[in-house]
Amino acid sequence: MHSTIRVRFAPSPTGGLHLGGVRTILFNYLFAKKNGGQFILRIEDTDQTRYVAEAEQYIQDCLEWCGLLPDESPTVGGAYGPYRQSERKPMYRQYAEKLIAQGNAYFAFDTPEELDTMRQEYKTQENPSPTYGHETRMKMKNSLSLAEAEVQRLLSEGVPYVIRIKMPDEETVSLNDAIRGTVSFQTSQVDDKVLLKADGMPTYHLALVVDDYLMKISHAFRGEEWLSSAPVHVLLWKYLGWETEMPVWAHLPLIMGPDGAKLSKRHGNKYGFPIFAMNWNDEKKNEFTEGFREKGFLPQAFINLLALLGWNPGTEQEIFTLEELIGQFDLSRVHSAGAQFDFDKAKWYNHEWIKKLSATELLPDVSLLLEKAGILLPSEERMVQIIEMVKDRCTLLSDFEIQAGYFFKAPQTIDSDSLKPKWDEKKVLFFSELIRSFEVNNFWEKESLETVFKEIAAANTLKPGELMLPFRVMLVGGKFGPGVFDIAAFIGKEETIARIKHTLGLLNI
RNA sequence: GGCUCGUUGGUCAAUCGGUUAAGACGCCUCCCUUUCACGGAGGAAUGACGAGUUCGACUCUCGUACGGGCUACCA
Repeated sequence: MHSTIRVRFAPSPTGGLHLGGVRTILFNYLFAKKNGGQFILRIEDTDQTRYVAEAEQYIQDCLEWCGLLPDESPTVGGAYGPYRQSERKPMYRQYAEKLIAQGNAYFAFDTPEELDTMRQEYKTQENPSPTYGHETRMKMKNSLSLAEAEVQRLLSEGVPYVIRIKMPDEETVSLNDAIRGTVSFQTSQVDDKVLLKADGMPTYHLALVVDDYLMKISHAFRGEEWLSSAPVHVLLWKYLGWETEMPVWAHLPLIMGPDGAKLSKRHGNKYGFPIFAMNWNDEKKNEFTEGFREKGFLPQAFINLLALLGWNPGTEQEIFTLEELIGQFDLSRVHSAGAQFDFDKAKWYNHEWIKKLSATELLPDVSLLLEKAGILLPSEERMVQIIEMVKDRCTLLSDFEIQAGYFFKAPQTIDSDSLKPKWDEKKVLFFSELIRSFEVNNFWEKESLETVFKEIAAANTLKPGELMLPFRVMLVGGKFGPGVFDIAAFIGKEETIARIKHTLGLLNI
């Protein structure tokens, strides 16, 4: 039995980190923290040809942004390091060979072409995808079908080979899944998975078991897409003699796209929402994928929405901090059915978080965003005031650019079309008079502006209501934003007058 | 095709045999607001189908249908 709880996630550094990945990390993390255990990150770079250092860095950046930092550094290594699989390469072979010695695995010399041929040859209507397993293995080139001497010859000649697990003919392999209960498989239906590749690197199947054992992993949570290869892993634990230390398994429900299929990059492109935690630039494929962070999501909201996809506390609470999630997370409340991702709801979470956070807490993110938009920032004090005025109107962080932009510079476009239908000479007169009055106004604050505005309106026998919308459009460029007098008071006398004059000019033409 | 997991409103979902089947997102109506939001009140909308067990089934069992996943020297 394991004395301490250790959970791990093993991302493959070949692409971005998508929703499903972060959600799996999150659940691992929550479970570990809730139970006083450790969360480990292992870099699953079993395929060296696809290993990319930037991708590894990217994963770490994502976790840092989300606040889900592992307890032991995957790059530096921890108690059971190294944690990068390529650096562990020498450790795997002995176990594969042990399995061969025990008769649980065998050498296979088939070339990729021969495998292709086999798949073509045995392909039938009833069986469109034949596998390398108990039905076919004796017809292939391996140490089970070949004579001992022939095997030795191939080996000594250095003919490339892989090591495959030998699935028993008729056995039932059951595993106890913490979410699904007992799941059973007939070994005859499972194929002889490759354990050690021709280049000497282990496949996920071998690496997973060896690493989890060596690193004393007590609980293994992963996506449901792994359920069908679970019997291979269970058998490996058994054959290697580590059965008593096998971790507790849990296969997490999949996150689906709007069409009901497993969420993928394709969905993001098709429906226009992010799939990855952060921007991911795949230079090899020349593909760029926008991330939740850059789309304007707060990490708190991102974590929050992910946690509620496939899990819920059974109460009506929907907004959670990471700490609250840790406190309330319970594996038994994780669903077994997949959950469709709904971008509208995701935005709602972000909106809630923007409202929940104080202007001061929002300040760094908003400042950075506005600076990137080329805005020269005022004092922090003024920034906080601005954020306070507009934050309830922002669903995404990026909304601050439009919602607060007019505080820094005159609107680029004025929605004068919405004004034209009701625009007349009386209103022109009113605004001209307003300008004159503002020019001599020494008390530039909200209340006096409103008083002056209403007095002049009354003098011109106009209703203030008819004039406030034009005034607003002049100041912000459209029909949105906080109170007009708040805005006027904030941007100051000269700027207010300039904006009125500018729009008056536009409407004259 | 085989194996396997699943199925409560459009979506996320509560219910762990007895409820008028919660709540949230989205949608609609109204109030608040001389803008847009926020906020408040309300509305439409759900147990895939068929058997069985039971006094009673959304809940348990079986079957059917439908959907997902896997079926690589990728993870």
